[in-house]
Amino acid sequence: MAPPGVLMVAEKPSIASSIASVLSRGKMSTRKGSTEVHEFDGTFLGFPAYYKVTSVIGHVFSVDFPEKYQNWSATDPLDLFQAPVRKAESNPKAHIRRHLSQEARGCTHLVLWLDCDREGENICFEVIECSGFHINDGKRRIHRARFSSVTEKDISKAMDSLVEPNKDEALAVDARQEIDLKVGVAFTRFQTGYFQGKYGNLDSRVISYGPCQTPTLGFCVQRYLQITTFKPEKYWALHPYIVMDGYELLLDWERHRLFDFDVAAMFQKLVLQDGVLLVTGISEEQETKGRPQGLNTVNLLKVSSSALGFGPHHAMQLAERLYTQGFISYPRTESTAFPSSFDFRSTLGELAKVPIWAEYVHNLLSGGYQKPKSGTDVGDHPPITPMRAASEDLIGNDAWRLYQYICQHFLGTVSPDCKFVRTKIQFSSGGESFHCVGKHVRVEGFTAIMPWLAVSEKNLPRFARGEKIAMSKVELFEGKTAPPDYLSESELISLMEKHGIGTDASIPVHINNICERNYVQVQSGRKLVPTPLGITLIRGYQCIDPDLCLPDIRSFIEQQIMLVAKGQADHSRIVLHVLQQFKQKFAYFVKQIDNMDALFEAQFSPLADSGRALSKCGKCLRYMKYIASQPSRLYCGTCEEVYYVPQKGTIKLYKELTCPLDNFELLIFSMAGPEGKSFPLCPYCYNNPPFEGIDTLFGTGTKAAGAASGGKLGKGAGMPCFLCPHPTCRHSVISQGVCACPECSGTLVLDPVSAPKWRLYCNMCNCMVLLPQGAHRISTTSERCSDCESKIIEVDFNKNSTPLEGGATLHRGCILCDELLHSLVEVKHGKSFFKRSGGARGRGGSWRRGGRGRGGAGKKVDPKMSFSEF
DNA sequence: GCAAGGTC
Repeated sequence: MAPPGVLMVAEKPSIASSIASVLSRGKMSTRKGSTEVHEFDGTFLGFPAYYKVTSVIGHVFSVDFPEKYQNWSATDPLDLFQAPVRKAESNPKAHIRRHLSQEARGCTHLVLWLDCDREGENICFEVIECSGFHINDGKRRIHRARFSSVTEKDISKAMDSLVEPNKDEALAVDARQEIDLKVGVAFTRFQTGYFQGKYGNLDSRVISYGPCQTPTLGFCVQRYLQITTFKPEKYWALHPYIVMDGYELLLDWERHRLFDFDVAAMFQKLVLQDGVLLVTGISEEQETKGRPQGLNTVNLLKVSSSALGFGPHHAMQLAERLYTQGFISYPRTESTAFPSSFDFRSTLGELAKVPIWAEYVHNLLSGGYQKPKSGTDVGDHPPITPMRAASEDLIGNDAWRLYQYICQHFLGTVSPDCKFVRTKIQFSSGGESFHCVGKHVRVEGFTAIMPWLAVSEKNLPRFARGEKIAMSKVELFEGKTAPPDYLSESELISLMEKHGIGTDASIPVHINNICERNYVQVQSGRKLVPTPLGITLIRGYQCIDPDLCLPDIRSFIEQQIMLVAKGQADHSRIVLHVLQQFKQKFAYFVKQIDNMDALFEAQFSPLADSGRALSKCGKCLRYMKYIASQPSRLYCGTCEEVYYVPQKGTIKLYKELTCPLDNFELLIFSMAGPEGKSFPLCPYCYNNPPFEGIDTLFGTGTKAAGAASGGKLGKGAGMPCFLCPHPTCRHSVISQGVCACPECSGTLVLDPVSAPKWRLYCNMCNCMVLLPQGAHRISTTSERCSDCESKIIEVDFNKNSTPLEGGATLHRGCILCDELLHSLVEVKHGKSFFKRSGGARGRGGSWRRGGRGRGGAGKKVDPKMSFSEF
């Protein structure tokens, strides 16, 4: 009988690989799957066993509303609070569920090696669900490995003390997911709909709200308000100078500064009358500036922003790459303490291979390096450390600068503390006290490798207690208090960490979000300056319900779900309770929205005053206004209707033609770039597709949208004319479609404004076909090819370049079956547009004529005609 | 078109 199978699952592929190599002592075989599977023989619970170690890639599932709640206009956001929620695979293409279910087959033990935090505990249960194991199943057992680092010692220890997964912690995460979803989506949909329907220049496609992102924005706006409401005040300070050993020394006043001129002037007079300074005290103290603790993510992000000029998002991308290339350890960690088993010597040995630190490392190794300071160990991952020697050539400039910092920080942690002597001399004159401070470094310590943290040397002349020194002058310095600067990104990260907003992995995402939503802008020195939109939003929350933008909103949720995690409260009761409170807040917010709107009115222009006239409304026959700022749309002031148009391109009136269905004037939309295709659309049909069964709408995130645009086109359930099956309109796909796309199930449509570089493009994918260039006119006809059913096109060649005999210019034919036309067309497709036909234009072996095509050939009304046997 | 949390 085969030994029992033991399936082990980690949170990410790298951990699975480490665990497998430890347990198999490097003797495993690895095969590819959705994620890698490492297999080996061993013993489990004292019996021979066959091991399979694999991983998920973070959460397997994410939570969302069912389909019927997805329509923004048909759902009242208030209903979302009671709506059911569904879990669906976060990344369906990765097929993690299938992978786990397949690998679990035949296994009698499941060992969960997910990260030892709340999220990891939640993923445990996702894995259990996918694998078909059940808690309390006597035959197929579930085990949880608790480990604090991926080292041989910790892995073996975890194997010897397997426990059960903690359902309460997992339920706490379920609770958070549901609360975040419902609160975030309800507020976001409501305020987006409300303000976007009223103002034309908000410049954000979506006006989002979230229990992390909004307090994050709140911090930036709070600082902005401190600056704008700041009232500078004059102050005065005494600045006595002495000249010693040939240079001038300024002394500090014990009172620092005073805000009353008369009083300050009086003190100046007293000191002037005295005229000399008496040395009243000399103190010398040995001071220590401690070496840093291990580097965690948040500190790396702060340094990246303030010293390297990298935004958190960019810094994490760089770190991620350094990690996957094996140059640094796992970059997402909260811990600053090293595990006791950490091998400092081998890390130092690796760093000795980097020429710029070779000498420093050798000195450390020979002189005895220090044990790092204790720090905090959250039990997730060790601090971020270098793993392998790198060079600038190997990893590129930005990554190198980050890597350098990580190395310097690591060397700092194992270097001696910096020691210096601080000398303070105290003086008195006219009853007032003054002092000056000198610093002398005795041991450079870690500051040698982190020179920006060095203590600056300040030498003082020698003084003797009781000595009287003449003043060279006593200034009455006049200053003005100054407002603080805008919040720096690094300060924001500190505030977020302090208030528990986001996690090491999500802090960069929240900062990125408030930038992308146009709530703040990053200015030079990585200062965060809120935009009018960001300021107005926060001021709005402040006047309706300040809780909505305070950091406490996150801690409230956190504290509630903690009760679930600790088993002190029931999951569904907590969710119900928290959502009830937020629902009340939401209802109040909706009721009071006028107060926020008053602020918007003062800052933004109404839709009716925005934009330029473009296209006549088919209902009232008056011109609508085109609002170019995102999301671009048309607004009919008479009907008070908004019509969204495709985003990120240019839009123009299309020859004053109108849609036969609704009388709206047609527009022509051109996508950006030299190869960007152009197509007509009716504003009404684009927003309200008139035909049922149009399942591949454009600009909705569906197949046609993604592929055809090569990117997101934004809002509006789009049906441009190239998807319209109207049987007689000359712009529909029935009239303009030529033949089936060779690449997908779409149709190649004539681009009506592509002259003189005439072309067809696919209405579903990126495929494009170049037609005879330089022709005066190319149009479709109502005839079809008798061989392949493609639409016959008519070409009016240029007189000077016509390929026709006798200088004739007019030619009709099928682009596939007509020899002349066929030789003049060329397929380009995808973003790379590589040529499919061999070499020169024409006669590519891949285009064959005749025969029956696939996809809809023969169906007379189906516009997808054959591109036979392509 | 929406949140926040994993990870790629």
